[in-house]
Amino acid sequence: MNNTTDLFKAMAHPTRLRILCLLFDGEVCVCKIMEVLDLPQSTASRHLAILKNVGLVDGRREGPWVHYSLAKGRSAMTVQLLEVLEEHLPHTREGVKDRQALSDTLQKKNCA
Amino acid sequence: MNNTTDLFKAMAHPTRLRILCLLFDGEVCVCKIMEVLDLPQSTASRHLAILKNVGLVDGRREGPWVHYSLAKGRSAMTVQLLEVLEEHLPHTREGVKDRQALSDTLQKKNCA
DNA sequence: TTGCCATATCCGGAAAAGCGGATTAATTTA
DNA sequence: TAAATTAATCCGCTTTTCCGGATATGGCAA
Repeated sequence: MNNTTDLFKAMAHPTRLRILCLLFDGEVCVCKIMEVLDLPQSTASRHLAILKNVGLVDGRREGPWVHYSLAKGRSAMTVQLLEVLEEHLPHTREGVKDRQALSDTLQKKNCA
Repeated sequence: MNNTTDLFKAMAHPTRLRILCLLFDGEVCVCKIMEVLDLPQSTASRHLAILKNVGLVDGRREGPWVHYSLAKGRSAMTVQLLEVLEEHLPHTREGVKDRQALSDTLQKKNCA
């Protein structure tokens, strides 16, 4: 029951839901997440660490950058919960806006 | 995004997950929930109010007792999340134990 | 009415989560 | 090396959540 609680706790924050929503199409660099969601660096990093600790996301280091993506080895429940989120969040007002902003940012410049 | 956050917050507590797990087979009286989960009365009532506020459960008054059940008019996301929980929680160690304890309690005596 | 039982709400304090600037660590380039 | 860039962690503080005894409310029975 406690694993489940931790998983729900990790998802129970608007910023972290927005981060997950950005990751549905693939990995995203921390610097893009900061920019799109307008977060201080330490705040972005902290939320990503929380998502990582419960096995929701993976971080991949590439030089000085770290790219986050939905975790590969997800538990059955994690998979199902992410499916639910993926079905709903991208259609919300905020989800649409954030994903558009990410798309715009990726066009403009690459962090590499 | 905030509706979703509130929903996940409501679910992000071990006691509240245990309560939901007890309700999968139908309505349960507050007094049974207190007994099975060994909760002080105010604590049980508070957690039930939190679940009710986000539309997860309904309370039905019957004389001095109140019976709680999974809410009738659930949002799409609520339905899906409860399906996920129902698939997993009853199989956890704690889920099995709680549901057995509820079953035992219901045998012994009715709150009516 | 009055008293009783079950439940909801109130209240003060404890615990946990969240915040963002400052510092540290990791990595690349000069 | 040294400097620069990115991200993780630390730290003090604020906000939120949680707790359970005490009190209030609702309903029934005498």
